[in-house]
Amino acid sequence: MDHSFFHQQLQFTRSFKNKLNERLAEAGLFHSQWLLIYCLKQQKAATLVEISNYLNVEKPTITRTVKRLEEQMLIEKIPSRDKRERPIQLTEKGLHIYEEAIRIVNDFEQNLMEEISEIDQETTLRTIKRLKTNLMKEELR
Amino acid sequence: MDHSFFHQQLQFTRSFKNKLNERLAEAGLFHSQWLLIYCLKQQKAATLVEISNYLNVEKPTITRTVKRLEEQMLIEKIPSRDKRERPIQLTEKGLHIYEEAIRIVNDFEQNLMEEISEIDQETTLRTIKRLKTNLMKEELR
DNA sequence: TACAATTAGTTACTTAGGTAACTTTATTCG
DNA sequence: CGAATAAAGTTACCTAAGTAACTAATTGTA
Repeated sequence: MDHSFFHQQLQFTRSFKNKLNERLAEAGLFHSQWLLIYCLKQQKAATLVEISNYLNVEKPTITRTVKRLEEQMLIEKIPSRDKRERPIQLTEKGLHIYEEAIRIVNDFEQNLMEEISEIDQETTLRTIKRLKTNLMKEELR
Repeated sequence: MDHSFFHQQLQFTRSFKNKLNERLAEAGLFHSQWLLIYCLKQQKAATLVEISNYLNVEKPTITRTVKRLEEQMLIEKIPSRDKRERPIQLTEKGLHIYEEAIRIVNDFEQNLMEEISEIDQETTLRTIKRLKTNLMKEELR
């Protein structure tokens, strides 16, 4: 059995995050913070659980990231009828940083995709998604 | 621009590591420890720097993992002419755990690959490798 | 040969993610 | 209605990986 497939996969994502972190430093963000900001931009406002589901990351991780973004005044709490949940949204400053970061990320990802054909991109994406569903099955064994 | 490609990629590797960790718990290993044991099995013996290069992981990370594997008596130091370096190798116990773990990992990876064609696997691996080289170029910008 | 530069490894500190156990608030149902 | 259950967040603690700065040993070189 050849393990290089998954090994390459893991190595790539590790490097990807590192390099993107370097770029995002310009906007004062880490990759994980960017993901949360991106998520809020798509959804306008969201609770921690909604974000957790969207990003597929556990709640405590979201709690920590939210705390930091709040300290940087990039997000703010909004009132809620249900006192258990604490919905948040981007502040003006947060929206501004989003605009800065989206340019960095788009540029970064476009450069990475250089000279990789549409077809290969599609095949790869389809394969990854298939691997993900196979992982879910794995859960039940 | 569609960000889902890289997003899917990151989510997959995160889930992959989590699930594999669950499986490897049976052998008393974490994924990172498994990687190091696998590396030592391929190379017989190696220094931290050699392992670091092989796995493409920074030295301090290797130091920590080595320390834990030593505590579990799965690896041992061997003498070296150069007093700076500390080559290590698998112990008998380590070799035994390797045999147990390789079965778990092979089974896990095979199940994941279920119903994914050879051609798609090849295309995906080629694309990932291409993305990695594009990342390296990115370094120099 | 003596001193500068390099190399191997470690330590301290950071972000990122996970699980388990907890509190507080809502909801369900006997 | 009131007790049990469920849901949203948080806290504490774990592994993993990174950078920066350090020590000790070895090489290179003036």
